[in-house]
Amino acid sequence: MPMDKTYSPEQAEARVARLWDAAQAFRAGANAAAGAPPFCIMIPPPNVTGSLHMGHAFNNTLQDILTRWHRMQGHDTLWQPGTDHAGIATQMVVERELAGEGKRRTDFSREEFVARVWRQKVRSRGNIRDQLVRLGASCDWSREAFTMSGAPGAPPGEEGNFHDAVIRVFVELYRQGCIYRGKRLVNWDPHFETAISDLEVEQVEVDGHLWRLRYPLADGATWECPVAFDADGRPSEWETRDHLVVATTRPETMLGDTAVAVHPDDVRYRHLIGGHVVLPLTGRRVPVVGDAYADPDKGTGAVKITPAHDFNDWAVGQRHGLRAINVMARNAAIALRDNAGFAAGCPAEAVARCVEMFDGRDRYEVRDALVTLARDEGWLDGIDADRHMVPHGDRSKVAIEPFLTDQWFVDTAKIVGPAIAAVREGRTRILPEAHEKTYFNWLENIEPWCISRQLWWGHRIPVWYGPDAAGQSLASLASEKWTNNRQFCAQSAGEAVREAEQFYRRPVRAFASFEDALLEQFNSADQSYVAIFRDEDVLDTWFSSGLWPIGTLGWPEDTPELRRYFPTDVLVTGFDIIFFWVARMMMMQLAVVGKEPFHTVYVHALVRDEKGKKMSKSLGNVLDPLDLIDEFGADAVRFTLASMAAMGRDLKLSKERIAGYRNFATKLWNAARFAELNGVWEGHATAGAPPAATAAANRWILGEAARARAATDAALAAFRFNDAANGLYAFVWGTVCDWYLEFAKPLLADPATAAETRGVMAWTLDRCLVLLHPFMPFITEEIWGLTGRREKLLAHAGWPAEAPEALADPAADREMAWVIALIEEVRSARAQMRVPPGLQLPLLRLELDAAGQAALERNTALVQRLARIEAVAAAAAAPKGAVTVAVEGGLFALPLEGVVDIAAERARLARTVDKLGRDLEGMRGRLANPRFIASAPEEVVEETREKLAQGEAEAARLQAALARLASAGQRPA
RNA sequence: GGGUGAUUAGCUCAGCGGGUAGAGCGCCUCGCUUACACCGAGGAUGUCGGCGGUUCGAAUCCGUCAUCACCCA
Repeated sequence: MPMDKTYSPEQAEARVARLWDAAQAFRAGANAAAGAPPFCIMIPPPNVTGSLHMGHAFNNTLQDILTRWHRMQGHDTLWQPGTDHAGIATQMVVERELAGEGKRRTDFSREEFVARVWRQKVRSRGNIRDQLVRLGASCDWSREAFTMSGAPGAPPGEEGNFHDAVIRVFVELYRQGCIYRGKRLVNWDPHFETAISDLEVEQVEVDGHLWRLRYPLADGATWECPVAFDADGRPSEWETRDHLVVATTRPETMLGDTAVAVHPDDVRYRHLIGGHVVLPLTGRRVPVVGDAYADPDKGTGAVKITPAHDFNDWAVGQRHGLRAINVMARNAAIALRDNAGFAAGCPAEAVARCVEMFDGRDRYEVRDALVTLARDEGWLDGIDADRHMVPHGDRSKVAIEPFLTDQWFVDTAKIVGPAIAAVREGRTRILPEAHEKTYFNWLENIEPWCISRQLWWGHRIPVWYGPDAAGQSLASLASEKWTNNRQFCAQSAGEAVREAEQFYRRPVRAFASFEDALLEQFNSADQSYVAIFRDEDVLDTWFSSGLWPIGTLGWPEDTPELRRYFPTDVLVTGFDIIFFWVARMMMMQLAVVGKEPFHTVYVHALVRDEKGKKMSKSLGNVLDPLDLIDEFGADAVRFTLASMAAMGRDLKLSKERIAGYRNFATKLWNAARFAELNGVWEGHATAGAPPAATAAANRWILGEAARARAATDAALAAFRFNDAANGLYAFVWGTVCDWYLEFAKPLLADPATAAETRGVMAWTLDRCLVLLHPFMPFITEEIWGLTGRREKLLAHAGWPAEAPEALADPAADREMAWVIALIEEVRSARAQMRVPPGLQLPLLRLELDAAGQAALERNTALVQRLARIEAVAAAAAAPKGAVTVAVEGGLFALPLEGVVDIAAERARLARTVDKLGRDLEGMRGRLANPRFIASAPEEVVEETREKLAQGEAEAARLQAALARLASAGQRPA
């Protein structure tokens, strides 16, 4: 089938994708040679409901390049794809959809809601996958994994055992004492009404206020407050006060205050430590404590302490044995009614008044109401504007609340050691190296990881609770249903029951929830069993994606894939999830199977817009990779990303750049077409070794191709994708198309060299296709299929490995370098002298050494064609009005009487001589310096000498030409 | 406040196991030479952020300052 005049990506890409699919070209182990080493990459699983953005396109392009490169080398390759169930994000999608129908999650049972999320999951599954297919990602789609596969309620088609793996790891870590449940402050998202980990919190700077509140001293005490100071900073004037002024950004939390803190060294306040204040409104009597957390320079230097609603205050509370009073509900409304903790220690009428005014109202409403009240009652000291950081949920975008609840934690300190050691000792390396510091810094200061989430969508925590003793009634546990109970952690309800029966020595029944258990006890006469009920929380999504490497390979089953591909090789990921994911995978894999999950982590940078701004929906500067693929073709998008992937540097993406690489694809297409038009592909079959060649140009290009392969391999081995891409661009366009194909034109016209040139050209273009394939898989596969006889897909074609020296011919290299230089000199002279492009000129050889003679003789046809020379002739001297052309070892002239402007030629020569002169000056200076000769390496000195000699010879020839020109006198142009 | 990285041609960036600068785009001139105008040929453009230091020699190594990013408080 002849090649079309133009390449159309949309048709070719679809055709090629079908070809790969039909051949199952990307199955694990496809194209593996016998005994080949394995190569495995785990895709960073995108959110199942998400869609492909530029970051994904970049990330997956790099993974695909590595994967295809290894697969072509015959390695046993697996690129494992899949998606993540993304707890909060996915639940949010479904809740939003429900809201559209005027419904809420709580209108459904948990099972109904989860079933609905599964339907959503099944609907969106193909989305990301199709997009990755469009990008050309050569994942083994038959192995597509999901972090919730096999979970209870999973519909047909969602089988798998990822759920088993997650539960099993929880149980094991629980038994090892690495997972515990505890009441402590967590970051609480009042929108989703769930705890989130500190990594899911974003600090946002907001304009707020610092409210100053007056807290009266207890027992009618007064103190002398300094109000003026002398030059030495000593107080000079005092004022008698009966209160302390505290400054706060969140006045509503005063309902839960249990102390006021001042700095122990603060002269203004330190004598008050040990005293008490009586809180306005609640009437609670709380101590004044001395704690270095109080910053004398911030606010008034006295700070209210609310241990249940602030992380720093919690720490102060721990140090001073303060109570923590929770005054909020899960939705961040103030909750005072029936709040025993709140009521304790407050006069009954104050409690009643607070309940009346604030209970059930939103935190911000209460803040306003409270400030108004403080003003009216005279205990508002003042208001200052204050810009400060407020934590926000990264999904909900609402201000998070530190909130006192029972949550599950991984005691990360217990499992972090091996993860640090693995990188420290080089078993896993992180590229670029700078990120190792980030990794260490985080792991060495690691905090417990809160892994429970109050969501419905996710892996439910495999813990059942029961009474402390068999006789205890369920109802008596009601208020404490989540705490202080006996825990049974097991792989399944059945196992939990067996464990519980051993403990209670009575029959046990397991229930899905406390309410279910209670209901059953009310409704049934049978009271002979002990009821246990399951924890209702689910696990943080990252807990399950932390098991991605082993989970996708079938663990805990001992599968052949697990044995073959684990530990995996490379992880390619963005720097933004080093903590979220990379560090946790390291910790978890090491804790569970005792091995590092990968030996290399390649961390890539961010794709930004052309002005360097982060792409974001709100800024409207998002480039959709699918749009770009539609416009320029997947190959152009991929090549652009690869060529810009310099390590550790963000890339600014612009359409012009992509268009440039689209042009590159077109160039490749046209080169193949040129070959076709010249019969190059007739009878061609894929060959490993190049055909024998005699012509210097043919011998030269074989060496160039071998060097290009070596350079590509070296760059990819070092993860220098940009070097690999740019090197291939230069080779294919700059060397093959610009020079070799042009040289080939006269060679093809000569019966003596036509046949070998066809062979060499076919081999060379094959080589281009092979080397470019990991970067531009579609167009290369398409051309491959249209040319020659192919036994294998290009995706499975052998990746060459010969040493460049095996194919390179140094003599041919020197000869062609000389020929190219001559052609460039002639072209430059012609263009600068404004010789009409179509005009054929004779080239006069004035002087030429033996090497030059030989080179010229063998390549006359090439020089003639490319430099537009009608004939080469020897001449003793340049005729009048000739332009001089100097090359290594020789001097030529272009007779241009009547065409050339002598003054212009003199100026041109003078410019050249000038520039050369400056270079020579530098070299002479260095060689004249005895310390240079003494200290510099010998090769450098020798090289400088050679360059100087060569340059001086050329300068001399040019000087002579210049002199001749001067003596020739002025001739009108 | 702590940390990390950046500052090279008009723009975007390579080059950083030291030997006096490169690419792409853009710009200027010319050209429909039978692969390609998504092209070809030629050309212009840089005290490599400032100041010190090490060295025979620094864009490259070490200080320091400035500006800009990002991360963690």
